[in-house]
Amino acid sequence: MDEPRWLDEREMAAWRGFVAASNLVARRLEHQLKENAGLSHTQYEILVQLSAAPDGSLRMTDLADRLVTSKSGLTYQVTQMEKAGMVRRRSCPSDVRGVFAELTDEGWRVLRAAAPGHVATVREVLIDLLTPEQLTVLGEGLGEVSERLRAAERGAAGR
Amino acid sequence: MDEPRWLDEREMAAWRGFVAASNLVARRLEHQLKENAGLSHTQYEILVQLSAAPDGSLRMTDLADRLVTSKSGLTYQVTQMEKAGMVRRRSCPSDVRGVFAELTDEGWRVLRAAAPGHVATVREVLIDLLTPEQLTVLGEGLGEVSERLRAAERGAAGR
DNA sequence: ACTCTGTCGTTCAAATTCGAACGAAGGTGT
DNA sequence: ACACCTTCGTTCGAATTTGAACGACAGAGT
Repeated sequence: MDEPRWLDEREMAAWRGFVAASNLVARRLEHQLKENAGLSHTQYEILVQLSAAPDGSLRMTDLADRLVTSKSGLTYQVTQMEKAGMVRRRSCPSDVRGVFAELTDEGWRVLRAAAPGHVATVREVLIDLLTPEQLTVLGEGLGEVSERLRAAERGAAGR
Repeated sequence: MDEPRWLDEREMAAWRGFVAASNLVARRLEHQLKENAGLSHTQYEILVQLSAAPDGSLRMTDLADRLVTSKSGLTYQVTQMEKAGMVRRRSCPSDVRGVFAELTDEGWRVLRAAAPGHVATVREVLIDLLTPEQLTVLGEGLGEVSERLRAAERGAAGR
């Protein structure tokens, strides 16, 4: 194995900051959502993704791709949310194997109730701690990172 | 409840990028470490933190604070790593309740073996995708975020 | 000395996550 | 029609994470 290119000070600071912030922000968010809305962050993200879809429903695989989770993990969460009445399964007309997850009225209600507190926390733990310039750079940089990693996953899987 | 201040386009982009990148990077890292070194990211971080400590050992609580994990989670991981021979528990002389986790020779060996591949992946999934200017902003911004959240945790817990 | 409060690390049950394997069905080429 | 390969969502077992409760001890105040 070749000599690895170790991280210099600047790179190390960026990496440590990224990892630490990831974990800390995730933890805070998890607590706030569980506390104020009885939801996990995963469940909240499911509500958000479904609410953003044209008719409030998405195919399971499609949904699993948008969240960053495994298919089996999504099956589990959707089952939980179905029990709670936030989501309903609907079979796909054009493909017998396919399953749609669809937002129920209760799901919409829960999402509307949870959103304000969630946004406030997002501001508190990240957005309002940064300057507009920092936000711009963050959005561009990490947006690019996300797209590349998503593309890499598709490239490796879809072969 | 007051009118929430929703996120504008710039803020939303930063938030979405941050969350997506967090999850995607975490997943990649987890796979690479498991594949090439048989370690979880948590375990790797334990090795790193211990190796950075003055005498290769840290108190359990201290270690749990540096990683972002619960005390019980750390107990579990240290037990696993102790079975694997990477770490050893040592009781604290000045405090009977206290327990030190200490890196063994095997632990050092595993860390040295895993480090190059880990750094290469860190470059591949984040560092090398960003410009030096972006890295600077990321380090400063997320470093500040981390410090604030750590301070908030201590403030809430240590009251 | 003695009580009171907080801290230390562990144990426990519950929840969540993942990957591999699975049955079923789609889609393609022959 | 027929194999062949892929995709779909689920099921299963194993691993991990968490918070609450616990027993043991430290430290401060009286």
